Amino acid sequence: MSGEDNLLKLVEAEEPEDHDYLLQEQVGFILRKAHQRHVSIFAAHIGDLTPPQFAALAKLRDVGETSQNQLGTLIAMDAATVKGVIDRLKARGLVELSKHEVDKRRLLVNLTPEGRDAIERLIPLAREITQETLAPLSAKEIATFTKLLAKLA
Amino acid sequence: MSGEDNLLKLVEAEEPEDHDYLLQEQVGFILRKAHQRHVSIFAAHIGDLTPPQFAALAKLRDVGETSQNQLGTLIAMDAATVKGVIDRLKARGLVELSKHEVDKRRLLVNLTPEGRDAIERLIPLAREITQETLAPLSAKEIATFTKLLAKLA
DNA sequence: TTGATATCATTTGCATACGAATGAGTTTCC
DNA sequence: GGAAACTCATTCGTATGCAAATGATATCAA
Repeated sequence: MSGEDNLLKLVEAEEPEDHDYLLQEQVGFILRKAHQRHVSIFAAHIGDLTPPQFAALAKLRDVGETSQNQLGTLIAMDAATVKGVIDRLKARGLVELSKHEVDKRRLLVNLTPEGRDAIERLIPLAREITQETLAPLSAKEIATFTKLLAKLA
Repeated sequence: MSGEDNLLKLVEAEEPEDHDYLLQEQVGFILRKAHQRHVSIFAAHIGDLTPPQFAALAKLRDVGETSQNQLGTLIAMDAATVKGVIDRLKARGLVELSKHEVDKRRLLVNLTPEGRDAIERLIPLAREITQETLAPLSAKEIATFTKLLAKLA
């Protein structure tokens, strides 16, 4: 069979290196690429806000006023990262900060009216982003994929 | 039916906000968390190299000497990003740079002997990283997930 | 009550990640 | 042959992302 012959030729070709470790097949590498693709789709739909900034606004809409740290926990950002995100949202007038009356360590974050308007306006676009990200999959595949991805996250 | 009554109560409860957009359910958000988890697992196994740095070394092992840009394409990094990664690998003596004789625009990158030793030594650890990342899934689920993830990436 | 411990926030330092602009070299094509 | 278009690399600016160190405040427990 010439097919097998060709296979042998390929395997034995050139250098004696065994490339049985293939970067393109490792979850971490594919995960990074899938994430990149999603961020790119996000940017195409929502140009003036990053995914983390959007996440902060969306979560504040869900839970209302919270401490900066607590918000970070809810959107999976460490303290240093969430600070930068909130600083930039505050500079744009989308969130406002205040000190917790009782626990003086806490910095409370809340949506401004502009922030609330923004997130309500953006949510329909976010639905499109999710759809476009999942567009390569069928409805059944989407259900399966989402379930398995959630297990990994 | 008390089930329906409870449902109505939930829907009508408190504030008139409809939170039918749930951040935690959006692919982008879960993708970001899954990626974070993988990076964390990677760091626990390979502390002195980042996933992008590892990817660069692993790909150089596969393809041998290439231009910096071409390498970037192979590991999904834009020109600006790959430059930083290669700079740091060069500073540590894991790769070496040279000018392309014919096309003077190109900067050729290759593994040094130290770089080759390093990547050969790290590949077994990388296999463990892949395994641990996928540990929450069964063998069948891993096959399904990997296939679907690849479609998205 | 006070001393150890824990939590919240900030800062610094380093490493991706990417858009945009720039400069140098190469290819295309008329 | 030469101008236009393209490619490779670098630089700048901005935005995550995280470890580690620090300071302020709170909580717990002896």
